[in-house]
This record gives sequence, C-alpha cells and structure tokens, in this order.
Amino acid sequence: MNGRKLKNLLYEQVARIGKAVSSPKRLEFIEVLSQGEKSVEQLAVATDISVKLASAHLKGLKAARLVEGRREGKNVYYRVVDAQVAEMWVMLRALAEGRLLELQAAMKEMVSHPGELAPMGGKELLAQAKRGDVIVIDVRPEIEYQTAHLPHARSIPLAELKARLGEIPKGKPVVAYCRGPFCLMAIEAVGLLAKKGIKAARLEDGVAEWRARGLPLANDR
Amino acid sequence: MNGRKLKNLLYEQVARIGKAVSSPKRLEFIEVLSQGEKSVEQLAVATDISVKLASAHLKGLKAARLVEGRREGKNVYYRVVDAQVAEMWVMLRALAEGRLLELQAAMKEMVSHPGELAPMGGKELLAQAKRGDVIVIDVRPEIEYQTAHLPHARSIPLAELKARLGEIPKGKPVVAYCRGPFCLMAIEAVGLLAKKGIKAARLEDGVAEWRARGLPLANDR
DNA sequence: CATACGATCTAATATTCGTTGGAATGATTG
DNA sequence: CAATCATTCCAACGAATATTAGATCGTATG
Repeated sequence: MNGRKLKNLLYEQVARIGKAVSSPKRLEFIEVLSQGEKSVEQLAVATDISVKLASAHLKGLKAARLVEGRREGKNVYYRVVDAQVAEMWVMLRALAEGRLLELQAAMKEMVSHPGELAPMGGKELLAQAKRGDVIVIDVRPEIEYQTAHLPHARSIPLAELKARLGEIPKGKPVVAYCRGPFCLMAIEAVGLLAKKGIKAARLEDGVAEWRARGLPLANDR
Repeated sequence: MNGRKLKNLLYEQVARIGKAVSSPKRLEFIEVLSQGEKSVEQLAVATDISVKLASAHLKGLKAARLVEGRREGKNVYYRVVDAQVAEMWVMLRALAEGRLLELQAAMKEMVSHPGELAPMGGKELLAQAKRGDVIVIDVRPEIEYQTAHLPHARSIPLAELKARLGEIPKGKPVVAYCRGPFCLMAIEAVGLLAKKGIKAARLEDGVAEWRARGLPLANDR
C-alpha cells in the first residue's frame, strides 16, 4: 500500500498554501494586493518593511501561486492571481475573528475611536446610497477606486479629504470605507468628518468583503 | 501614529490560523476530525505518526482554536470547533487544486485506478438516490456515518464491504464516497466492487464538501 | 555606453518549527 | 494502593524560515 506516500504528497501541496498565509506580512500583502496591483516598493512602504524582505515574501507567495508579477519598465507590479485568493483572505480573517479573543480585543481597541456611529449592513446601505440618502465615499487611493469600488461611491482619498470637504453634500450622513476591517483609513476619515460637524459612519467592509458576500461592485475588473 | 503596531497585531492573529494550517499533518487532522471526533491515538494511526507528535500538533491546532478536546475516561477526544473549520479546509484544498500543478498531477495519479466511472454531480445524484436508481454507500467507519452522512446513503465500511456484498441490490449502479477527494477508501471500494462485476463509481465529495456546497445531509449534528 | 534605479539573488545569522526520547500527569483497573 | 494505559510536558537536536547585508541583473535615461 503506497497510499500513505500519496496522501503525504497531497497534503503537502495544500500545506504550501497554508505556509504562504502563515506570515503576517504576507497576509497584509494579500489584502493590499486585493485592492489592485502594486509595485514591490509600494508594498514595502505600505507594510513598513524593507524592499528586500518584501521581494522575498513575494517570492513565497508567487511559489504558492497566490500572486503573480508583471514587469513594466523598471517596476514589477504584483497582483493576486484571482478573486478566489481575496476570498480566502476574507474567510481566514472571519475565522480568526470568530475564535481568537486576542483579535477581538484588538479590533475593539481599533474601532473605539471618537465620533463613530454603528456600522450598517450591506443591502440596506446599497438602497440608501442609490436613493442618495447617504453619501458613500471611498477613501483609498484613487487607483484602487478605479480598479473596483462600491456602487454609488465617490472617490475622495484620505489624503485629499480635508481639502475636498466641499464636494460632500451638506445635511446628509456620510459612510466611509477603505480596504476592509483591518484598514485604518476609514476610521481616520470618520474622525476628521466628525470634527467638521459632518455625521459620518464607517463601513467595515472593503471591496473584497463586499465581493465575498455576493454583492455587486462597480467598475470591477 | 501607532497604527502600524495595531496592524501588526491584527495580522499576527490571523497568521496564527495560517500557521496552524501550514503543516500537512495538521491539515490531515482537520480533515479526519471533520468526520467526527477522534482520540489522539486514533488520529496518530490514521495519519501514520507517533502519538507524541500527534499530541504536539493537536496542541498547535488547539492554540489556534481550530479544534478542541474533551476527556472521557483515559482518552481525550478531539473535534473541530465548528463547521467553519471544515469549510476552510474545503476552501484551502480547492484553492490548492486550482493553482498547484503538482497537486493536479498527484490527483490524476490517484484517480487513475482501474474500474472507475466518471464522477457524478451533486443534485443529480441526490435525485437518483432518492428514486433508488443508484445505491449510495458510505464506506467510512460506521461512527463517522452516524455523525453525518449523505441523504439516502447506507453505511458499509470498507473493511466489511467484502463480507456484505449481498446487501447491495443487484443490477443497480453503486456510488461510493468516503472522507473527500484526498481519501482513498472510496477508490478501493470501487475497485473491489468492479472486480465483483458490480458497476460502481466514486463520488469525490465527502460530507464536508457536501455541506460546503449547501447540499443537505442526514443525521447531521 | 555609462549611470541610476528597482528588483532579485546569494550568503550568513537568528529564530522558529518538527521531531524524538524520557519523565510526568490523569484516570481506570485489579 | 499499585499497575497500567492514554496523553501531555520537557529538553534537545536538526531542518526550515525570517531577516539582513552585499552583489547582481534588467530596464530606462542621459
């Protein structure tokens, strides 16, 4: 019976995927890349590590076929191979949130920021946004907005928010979102809006979570 | 800005789940435990490692809250914490199958056994089984059958199949299933049946895959 | 062609992980 | 209470991994 050898082989292959997602930085890479392609340096900056280390981690992710690279001039741009990868990230995070108390505690600390309202649910938000009852703003860099964004959302990157406050219709509540539950940009945006007297709430979901729920996206590529 | 520290913390927590599924043996544990609870020794035997090593791996899985143990007399029985864990296993395997050529090759070798028919699809099989047009047999140990099994399936453990051939209605095609795509029992069963002149096919899915597809199960706890 | 720049490769080190053997613990049985 | 069995803890070794620095490669630009 050589069944054991074969089994070992099979599980080892799956474990390659597991190994790829066993490092915090690689997971962060997957989340950032789920928003659209990025160069090695952009990734290194976004995750606060050296370019060399980023390159090494990307090599690992590439070996597991979770990401792929494309050279354009001097830069190599990486992206997740397909939406299934982003889905796995969403699932892993959900799994972790559900069972790791430490993570729940950290999340709590994160969302306990001033001037924040309760987060809203998916379809309800969609309907309100369509009617114009709420203003949905995407505070990620504009390039990520262009790759895919929530329906009826307008792009106002966090860095420009202060200067572009005038674009936001007065008297309407604002919902801000960014890359997902672990991203801090929407939280900052809500804080800023609240300070200016604008009613604002944070949507925890990013496009990956939105897609994983089967909800529609705009400009999706 | 202490956002970086917080982020590191968050991703580290998720990576704990990743680490837990980065070892072939631990993945195999999850698959076996998805069929129902097992003692440490049973797991060690099933995966062909020492009891000590099995215990160590279980410790890791327990730390990530993927499994939990229950002492009953001299034995400690482990089980997956909830169905979400089994779902993750199904997803990881699907992900791996989709992108790792080595795994596809290994799978091919595995299913290239004599006397096998093409696998069938879910709802179609359900309907045929209900009408009695096909006989569905569950060749796992009976205890696993009792925990959950496919609708209209009867339990004939692989070890007893030879002696219980008489229970199978003549003239009808048989579909055998076991723990899932990586499990060899159904393949062996099909080989044995074919040798006896009984038309038999293997269903790749196990209960975890079946459940992940949203299809109904019998006796599900 | 020389230079600059982004990215990768190689080598080296520190750390972690898988694995094994021996001792300890918890629970049952005589 | 002694003996036994299943499991876990502890210590130790080798293998694999993360991280860093220096050298190298591919591409664009002067």
